[in-house]
Amino acid sequence: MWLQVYPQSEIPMYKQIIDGVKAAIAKRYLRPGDKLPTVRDLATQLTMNHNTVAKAYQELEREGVIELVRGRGTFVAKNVSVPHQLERMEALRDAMRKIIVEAHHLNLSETDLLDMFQAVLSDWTGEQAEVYADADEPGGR
Amino acid sequence: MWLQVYPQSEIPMYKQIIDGVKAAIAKRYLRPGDKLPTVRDLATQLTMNHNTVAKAYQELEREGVIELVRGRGTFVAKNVSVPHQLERMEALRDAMRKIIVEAHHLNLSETDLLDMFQAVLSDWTGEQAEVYADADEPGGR
Amino acid sequence: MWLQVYPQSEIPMYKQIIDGVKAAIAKRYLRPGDKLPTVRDLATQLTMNHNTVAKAYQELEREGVIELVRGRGTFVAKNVSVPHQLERMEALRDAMRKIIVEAHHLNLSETDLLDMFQAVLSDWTGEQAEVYADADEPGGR
Amino acid sequence: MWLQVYPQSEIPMYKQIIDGVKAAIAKRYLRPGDKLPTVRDLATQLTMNHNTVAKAYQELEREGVIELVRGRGTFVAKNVSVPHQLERMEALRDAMRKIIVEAHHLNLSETDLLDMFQAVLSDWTGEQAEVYADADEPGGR
DNA sequence: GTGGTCTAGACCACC
DNA sequence: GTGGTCTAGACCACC
Repeated sequence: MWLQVYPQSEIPMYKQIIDGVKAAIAKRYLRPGDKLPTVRDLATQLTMNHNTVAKAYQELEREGVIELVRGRGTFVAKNVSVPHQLERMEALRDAMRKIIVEAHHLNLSETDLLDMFQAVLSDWTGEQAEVYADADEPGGR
Repeated sequence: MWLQVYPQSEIPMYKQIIDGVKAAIAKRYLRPGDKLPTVRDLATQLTMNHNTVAKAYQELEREGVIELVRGRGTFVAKNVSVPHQLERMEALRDAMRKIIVEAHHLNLSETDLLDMFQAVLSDWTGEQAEVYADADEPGGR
Repeated sequence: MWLQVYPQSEIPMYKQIIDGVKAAIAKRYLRPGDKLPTVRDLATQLTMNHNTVAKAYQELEREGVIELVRGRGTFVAKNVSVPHQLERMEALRDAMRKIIVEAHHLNLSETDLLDMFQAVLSDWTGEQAEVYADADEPGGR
Repeated sequence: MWLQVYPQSEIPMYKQIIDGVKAAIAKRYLRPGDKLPTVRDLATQLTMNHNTVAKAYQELEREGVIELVRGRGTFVAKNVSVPHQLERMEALRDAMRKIIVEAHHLNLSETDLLDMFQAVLSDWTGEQAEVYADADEPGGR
């Protein structure tokens, strides 16, 4: 399953779904135009209520990540116009500042932190490459 | 005031205090051994309930960032050991992964992202240097 | 094609058809007595289920906009009487009130709003005039 | 009660709440900084489930109309920065076009339509003036 | 006391 | 079959 949700986490389940779908798209496991599971199927797979999945899907649609088509299903959005681009860039910087502060408290030097970030990034890119290869190879996925 | 709290933010106020204190320490505005305002003073300054400040201080102590000394007050810890080092490193990596996913959805390339991170980091280091200078100059702060 | 339908819109497709047919009549692209495409033809052109088109046609007939003649086809009504005149006038006023409230939230003054309404109205009348001219010219569709 | 909701309407109740709150603000019955009823109080008053009110309030907050302050309550927003200004202006024009088409089908002339719009607008402004007077007079409201 | 999340289950509009 | 809305009621975090 490409989506893991932990009910006992302090992050609400519907937010975990949002993050998980975004991550799956970023890793190209889901691609523009792909069909997502129906609200009720995903709810069954994750053993949760369908309202929780619906809430996540509605938020994802509001953010322009997916499209809900009445009576047909849910699809990864094709148009990549990004709403609230500027706010989101600023939020990204904010998240980076929090990381920097935490790194300081863990006694990491600037170099340590940059190395760590690059390591996480190339791990991530590596995983993404695998998925990409899987999906492209003959008979893949 | 070195600490700003926004009641209408979606981030709980006690967490804003925690983040703010950590940032102040990381920027060396507060240094090991410095005395923090009392719970009630800080609550008055921030116009909030003292229970909220108390909760933040308790959490900061639990993380080893500050020390509550009965009858004397609250002080920035002289950091000997960092508790939960491994969990916190993993949480740091997790936060980085979230940033990477969000950067992808904003159509940033890997290079863009690395540049951005370095820019935020050197801005931050710049600010820190200023504070450091301020604090060192005679009659500083 | 004089009728555009967006499946991913939040407005149901059958309502988009209703609105589109009404707009085409108001703009005199379709005139009293004109034949409309059959349910199945229109469904094919718009790549949708014929039940959806049928539902739109039934509603349009109920409103007295078109006439279904068994075995002959569907025609734009030669409007003799408008059913539900009073309810529809009241619904019109309601729609106007919603516009007024939204205009307020967009910080538009009364004058701005009236100007905007007049501008939209004369744009619309302008388009209508063009269609009218097209339809009248020799060989004109 | 300044807010009426009709359960049997085809408009979902949570949307009726959204429209009602916006109308109350536009009519200055509710003013920036005013406290709204709590989620649960309003639900009781309207004899509906608190989740329905919560959904409406969350949407209103997302639109920047109100502010939800944790543990304290819900308030009419003070900052009037309007998000999605351009889209909302375009949606307004769209709503106007629908009105124009419907007016045509009701055999209203352009002049009739403009008169009607102005009449609705001045009625509305009249009501607003009354509320305004009520709220300002000594011991008012 | 305040809003937020979630479930189990119902009913509905649309395709 | 698809998503959307709503209820009754539980539990939770925050202030």
